[in-house]
Amino acid sequence: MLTLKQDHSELVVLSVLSTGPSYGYAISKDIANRSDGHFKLSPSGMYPLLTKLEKSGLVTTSWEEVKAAGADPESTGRRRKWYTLSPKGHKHLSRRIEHHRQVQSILDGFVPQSFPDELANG
Amino acid sequence: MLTLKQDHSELVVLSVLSTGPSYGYAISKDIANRSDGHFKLSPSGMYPLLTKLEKSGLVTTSWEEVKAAGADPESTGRRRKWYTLSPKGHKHLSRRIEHHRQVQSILDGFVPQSFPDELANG
DNA sequence: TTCGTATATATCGAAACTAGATATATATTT
DNA sequence: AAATATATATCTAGTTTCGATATATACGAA
Repeated sequence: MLTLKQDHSELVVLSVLSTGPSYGYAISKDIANRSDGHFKLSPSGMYPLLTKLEKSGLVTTSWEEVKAAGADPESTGRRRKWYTLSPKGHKHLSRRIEHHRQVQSILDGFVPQSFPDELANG
Repeated sequence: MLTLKQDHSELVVLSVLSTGPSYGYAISKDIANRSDGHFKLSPSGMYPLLTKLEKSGLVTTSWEEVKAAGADPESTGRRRKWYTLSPKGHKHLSRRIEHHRQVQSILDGFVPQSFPDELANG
């Protein structure tokens, strides 16, 4: 299991939202599924991040009442908070991707391409 | 200027040390130069990191007294602390590179390859 | 000879981040 | 009826971050 740092979490969440609106639980499942279980974003990582994105205007939100088919009409039902990437968020993601690629590229200049571990044994 | 996160700092510092022993100041200059000034690792990032690497046995250290040519023989001279990648550090770096590549690869599955910012304008 | 810059290592502290645990509540499946 | 899945959210202790600060020597230029 590869735990995501916040920087990467934000990049991944924004990327997921760039394909369409979603909500916390679905995003976390999406991340787990699309990474074959390698990436995980727990509730304590997800919700503060989504709140931060909302506060900074990168996403807009709306509540959906998810009522079961045979549910008591008086019941509150389950609430689902949808997150939609705003135009500002779109631009932000664009810059973030560019930044990400640049870091990657420079990093590749330092990390040895081939690194024989065998040298260390003996 | 792209500030390095600790995770990346460690990867870069270990990578630099994999080409031969060095010391704090030289490593920080190396990082700045080899990244065309894009990466920077400040003293407050560098020394705690090096101390951590030393404590965990990934590097070994030795002090060098750098005395000036015409310096007072009684003077302490400038001290330089050399860091050498240990066999354990070599193995650690090897695993870290592998991990880095894996994260990169999974991340690429989320981040849109092409992301036209123009869509956001209008 | 003195002044500014470069070399060199190191800590401090406030703020931000991390991650497991916990809390709450509804829906579905067995 | 119980277990599991869906769904959002906070708490808290520990860790990380990063600019600012501290200390001292060496070198080059004026």
